[in-house]
Amino acid sequence: MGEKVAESGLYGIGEAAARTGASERALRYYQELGLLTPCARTPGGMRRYSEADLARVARIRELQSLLGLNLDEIAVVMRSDDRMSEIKAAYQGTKAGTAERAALLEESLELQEHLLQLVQAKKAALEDFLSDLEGRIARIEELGER
Amino acid sequence: MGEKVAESGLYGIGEAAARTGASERALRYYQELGLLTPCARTPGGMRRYSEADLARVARIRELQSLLGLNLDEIAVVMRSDDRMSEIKAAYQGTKAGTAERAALLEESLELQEHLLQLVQAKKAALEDFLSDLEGRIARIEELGER
DNA sequence: TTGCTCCTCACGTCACGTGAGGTGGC
DNA sequence: TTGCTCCTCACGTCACGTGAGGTGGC
Repeated sequence: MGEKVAESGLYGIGEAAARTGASERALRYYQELGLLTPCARTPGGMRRYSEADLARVARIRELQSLLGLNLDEIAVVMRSDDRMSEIKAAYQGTKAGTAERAALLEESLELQEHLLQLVQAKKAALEDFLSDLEGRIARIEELGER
Repeated sequence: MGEKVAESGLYGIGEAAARTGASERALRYYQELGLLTPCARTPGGMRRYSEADLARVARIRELQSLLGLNLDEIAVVMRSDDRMSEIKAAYQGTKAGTAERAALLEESLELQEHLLQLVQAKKAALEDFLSDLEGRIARIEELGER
């Protein structure tokens, strides 16, 4: 029940939407922007999403809702993530371009550290909001007791 | 320098925008929706914002960026906040409607506790994201060292 | 054949951004 | 009078929401 995986291990857009919390429209829009291309289509033209595609959607949504990035900024982060995967995959392959590789690593590191600054700022702001909120609740409870 | 307060203690829309980080357009839009009415206008029709108005803007922006509420939802929270201020102000006044007052307090308490759930969920998600991010950074640094 | 899911336009919406053209007060 | 800030339309934009009308596979 609620499992439409078939034996291919791939999901239709409806299941992909349900599993990620994104709407079908959102998934099509991400594709339109080149953020997320489903790994396959059926002969009839239907999109098929892999487990890796779903993880990509989850990443997009996190960057959106937790950090407040727009889709252009998210595209930059995703491209950097993809570069890192390439580098890791090519690591035991050809050793060509070690200087380029170092530059890409440096670039990626700076981006991730920029994200780190953002997350920490958000976290601090959230903690301030939280203690303020707890104070509000305490004061309401006081007013209720007398 | 950068201080356009005049002796009235009120701010023009430009200063209000600069101090809150909102755009002038956003301030006018909040007013259009009834979320924030500047406390006064000059005879010439220019908006004047008080310190309390600025605090209101800050509250709107926090509910937006930290909790991801939309402006309709924010209006509900603000109206609840306003009710609380009324109750506090009227507390040493007439004792009329103690039952109503209790109902309002209960309603407000539920809303704030709902916000609390939201904040705590956000905080947990942010902490997960943070540790994931730290892991990514560590792995990039490893790749760089060898 | 009947449902159900999926497809592609295409217009609507929310929260503003961005000029266009004009007024106001030091 | 000259700048600068502010005013009100009003159209544009981003990230989708929401039908309209049609196809596809169990």
